[in-house]
Amino acid sequence: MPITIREVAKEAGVSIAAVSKVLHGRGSNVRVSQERADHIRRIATSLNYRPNALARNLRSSRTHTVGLIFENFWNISDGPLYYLHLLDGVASPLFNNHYRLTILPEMPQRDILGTLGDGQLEGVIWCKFLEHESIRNILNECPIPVVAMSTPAPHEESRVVYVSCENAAGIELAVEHLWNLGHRNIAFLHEVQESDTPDLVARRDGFLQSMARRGMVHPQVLSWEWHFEPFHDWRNSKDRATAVICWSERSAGKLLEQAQQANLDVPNELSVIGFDSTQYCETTTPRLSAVRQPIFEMARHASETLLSMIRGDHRSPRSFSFPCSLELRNSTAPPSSMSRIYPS
Amino acid sequence: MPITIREVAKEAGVSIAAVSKVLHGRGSNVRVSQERADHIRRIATSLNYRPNALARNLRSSRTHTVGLIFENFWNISDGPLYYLHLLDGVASPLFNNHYRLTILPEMPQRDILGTLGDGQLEGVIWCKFLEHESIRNILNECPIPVVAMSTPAPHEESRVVYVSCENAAGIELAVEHLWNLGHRNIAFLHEVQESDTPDLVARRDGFLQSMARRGMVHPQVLSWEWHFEPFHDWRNSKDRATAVICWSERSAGKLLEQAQQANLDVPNELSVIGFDSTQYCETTTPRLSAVRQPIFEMARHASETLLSMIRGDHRSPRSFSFPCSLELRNSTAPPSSMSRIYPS
DNA sequence: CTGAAAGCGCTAACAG
DNA sequence: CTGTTAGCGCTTTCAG
Repeated sequence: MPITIREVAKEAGVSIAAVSKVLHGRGSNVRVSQERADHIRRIATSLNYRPNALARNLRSSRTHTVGLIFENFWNISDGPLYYLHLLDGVASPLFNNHYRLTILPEMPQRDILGTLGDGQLEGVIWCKFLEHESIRNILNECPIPVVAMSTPAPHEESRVVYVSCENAAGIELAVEHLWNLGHRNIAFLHEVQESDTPDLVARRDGFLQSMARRGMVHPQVLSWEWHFEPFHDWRNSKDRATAVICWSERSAGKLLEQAQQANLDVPNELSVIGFDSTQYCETTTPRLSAVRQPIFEMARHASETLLSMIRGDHRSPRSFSFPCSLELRNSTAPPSSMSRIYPS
Repeated sequence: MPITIREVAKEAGVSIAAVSKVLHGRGSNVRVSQERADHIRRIATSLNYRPNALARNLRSSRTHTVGLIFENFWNISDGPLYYLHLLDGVASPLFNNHYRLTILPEMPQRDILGTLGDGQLEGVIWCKFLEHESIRNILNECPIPVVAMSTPAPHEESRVVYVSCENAAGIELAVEHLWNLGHRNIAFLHEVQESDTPDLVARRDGFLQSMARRGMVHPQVLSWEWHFEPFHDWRNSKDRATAVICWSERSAGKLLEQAQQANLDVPNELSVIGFDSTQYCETTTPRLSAVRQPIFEMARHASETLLSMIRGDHRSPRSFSFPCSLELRNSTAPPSSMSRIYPS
């Protein structure tokens, strides 16, 4: 039904090569006179000719499209602001370079190489992917470049580039701050469901190390399922921590809510620190102090790196880890005398 | 470099037709014996064969991809939650039907039909597009179905389907509420920059009608540019409105901020109502009362409609307008006696 | 049951 | 300068 290059050629009385050259040609050996070129263009517009990208894609094996994989895309409005900054950061270099961004409908579990290598995507940004050796091996075979966001780089060599933040150093800032305030019994909190999330693992490990460095060998690690309302029992426990570092903003927010409901005064009776430090932290009561990771910049870097890999730039891009900072708001304070009754 | 169907055929000692049939064939007249089929499959996997989607797309003229167009995608983290619910709502039916979602890098201004009709997209959801006759005419020629979100349907027949909300009725709810509280001098507020946004236009018109119906013929319409800090002068004006209906949540939030800074008590000295009523309204001080439009449901409906159009379902889908409701929080109250000193 | 062959629309050698 | 031609990888008639 739609007009093809061939019909334009026939109508204009020239060869299809000439039409191709005039309409999309990136010039090399084919040459067309000005006159003919104009004529062809005229015919093309009069015929309402529109180039078919599908044919071009096949021919050139290029699509100018990059894929983005992350779980729960269908639920971002409930999720942390993390995803928004991620989207913004990823999109911006892409759009500037006239690339499209495609959101994949599902985590390709069964046939990763099949979906990533079917030619439709020139590269992929994969968020928080679970670092198993198996999947790493698979991705090493991947015909298109992939960059992993928010997954700490493994020690092994790998063709995938990792963009993450200095989780451990970020947590250290939080621990240091609390420690200097006088806290000794500091806990780390995360949801059970998230146990495998790469960032979480790195943060928990960082926490344990920071505490160990200060001589605290078995600090509390709270692995909660909000559903079971673990807060109440914890609150009444004898050796309750005086400060909690939460693996994410949302966990921290949840903790704040529970504390408020239970009339536990934050920050005076309990200090809380979150992770990410987006606008969300301004909306909690009290405003939430948090470790900040520069999500937007990370995402942009990931995206730019991917683009350069697609271009096949010589200098092979290396994985990169962004530094974090601590942004203090109103959720931390020295431990109260109440809490000091039960020192760790 | 990658293995093609042809190489599999050669290696297996069969025709490419047989391979095609076995590996992707949707069965019709080509028939392959069980034995041969197994053999082919074995060879294919051993050769690491991966079908090329580009060739398939060209052949079948299908991509299972839907496009989404909206301005400022690169800035959603700053934008209203509207966009999040939109993304969620649009994505969910798509993903359930194994469609991909592609975000277009830019508003196709120059060559709309060219970008929409190049075969890569099977359909498009276009958000808040400016309703000009010219663009409507163009879209009527569009080879793929398009549904417009958050743009009120025009009176003229059109091939594009419109999904919007009952803006005027929503505003009427707000006016009615304020009126019943005793407000007579009610203003409508929007940013100058947004003057052309379809939803805004509809809401402003609705406001004017609602007020006219109550005998108020020239209510204040505040067209502000925050940059110029119009709040201060307005606040001190003699005939200042006692209540403001804002075209969006964000405008309302901004107004709330300014009021707080200026020690103007909301709701006692000024009532404020926003539009959308997302989680954002819970985070303002005071919590913002707002007209709610069911964005997620609207987006889902838009997406489902688009899918059915792509399928070519017979019953031609009609434009649809969702009802709004009023969600009261803490930003409205009867006009204060102070304000009554200067009645309208 | 099986394979040969004709394209989908476009690009790029290559020969004139 | 210009046109002919051979595909990109896959699907699908159609004849055996």
